[in-house]
Amino acid sequence: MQSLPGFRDFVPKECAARNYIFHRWREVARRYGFVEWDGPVLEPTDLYTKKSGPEIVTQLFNFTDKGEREVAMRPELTPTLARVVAAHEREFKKPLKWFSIPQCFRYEKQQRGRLREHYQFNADIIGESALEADVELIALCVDLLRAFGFTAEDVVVRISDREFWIDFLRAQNVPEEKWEEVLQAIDKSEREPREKTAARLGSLAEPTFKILDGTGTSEKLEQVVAALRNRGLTEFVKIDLGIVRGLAYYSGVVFEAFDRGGKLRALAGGGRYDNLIQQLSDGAVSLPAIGFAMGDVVLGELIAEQPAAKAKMEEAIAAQQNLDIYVVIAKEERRADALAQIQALRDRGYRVDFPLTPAKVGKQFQTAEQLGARIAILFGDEWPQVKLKDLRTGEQSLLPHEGLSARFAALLSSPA
RNA sequence: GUGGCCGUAGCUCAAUGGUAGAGCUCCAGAUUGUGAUUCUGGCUGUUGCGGGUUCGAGUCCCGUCGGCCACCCCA
Repeated sequence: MQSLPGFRDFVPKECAARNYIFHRWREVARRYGFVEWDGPVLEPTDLYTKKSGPEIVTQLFNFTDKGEREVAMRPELTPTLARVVAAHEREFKKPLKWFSIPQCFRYEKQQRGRLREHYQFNADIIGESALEADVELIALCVDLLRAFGFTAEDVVVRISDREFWIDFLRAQNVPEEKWEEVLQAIDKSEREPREKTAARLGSLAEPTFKILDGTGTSEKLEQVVAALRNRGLTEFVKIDLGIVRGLAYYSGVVFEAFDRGGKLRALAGGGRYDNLIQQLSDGAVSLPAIGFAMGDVVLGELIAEQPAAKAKMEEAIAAQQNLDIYVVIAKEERRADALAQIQALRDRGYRVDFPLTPAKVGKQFQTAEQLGARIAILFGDEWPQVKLKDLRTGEQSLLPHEGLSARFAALLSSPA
């Protein structure tokens, strides 16, 4: 039996990598004053069709439950967020700064960087229409990437504005029902031959390419960049009007993060969606909002490919997993005494392990080494003394078994 | 969902249509209770699965499942 296509097993190594990513996400989000929330993994299918139309069902992990309800594994968190915010809107002071790390699902053929299941960091600012919110969120996105050890050499956040294009379409007298089609064409323009895009755009091709080829910008985007300059983050961002994003509900600033090498899929993406909460709450609540998401799969791939980021992760994982103490039981008749000491040390919060069954001393030291223990305590003929060995220096000393904790505090607090 | 390429040990990969192998990992040893290196020995395969062609298939053909890539879609 193997796992279902597009689903992952997390053996300890992968689980540690995943948790490292989660830890960094949480750390940086809290640094920015965001609070964590979550919602159900399973939602009524309607929640998604309402926002995206019936075609979305082909992309969903959906089924009929035993109560004849049409349900779907969440493909994203934003509809749930809109529902929750609409329901509890009056309970919170605005603006809301919320983040979450949901596992999301999609029924699609998998490829590299795109599975049927992934974890997706989401951050949203709700109830603030000022551009400062856009800047704060883009800064968060940059700082999340920095937290993994990436520099402006490794990643870039490309920032655009849908409002710019809407103004453009109005100026060109394009009927509103064609806007979405044009935006889609612009979104695809980078990935397909120019002739194909030109065919999609028709008479709009010339003015559109002029904007995309030139240093297209807007006053709003310049303000965003200026504000990021105050934070010292401009080298990570670039105004790029070719970014439109596929979703129809984006209403203002949109942005996407990529690896500079351009080998991977987008690391993160988001934008302003000022009308979505109103739409999803059937008009009950209207709040401006901006949010973005960063997935764990592509991010993990980039970390693995970037030596500095990889080293940083491995160091963090080692610090998290290493043992403080490995107890070597050299004489089985000391096992009971060793277990008493092990329990006492664990009660004090030390990470302690020992051989569950009799084993040769050499093997026990090897295990201690492999588990990353700082200190070995040997229980054997020296009793009632025990032998202490610092596994980094090889230094050994003999101590009475009583009252060892003070000694450990000193040993373990010394720099690695 | 469509098309192309691929599928051999836990991992990375060999094997002209003719007896399925190597390295790494893992496990066990190398005279009494100390981590590395080294040395010795050992384990694991219905060659993804099912059919077919052939005296004979890991190898050729068909199907299926899985993976990768490009579309589609992108939350």
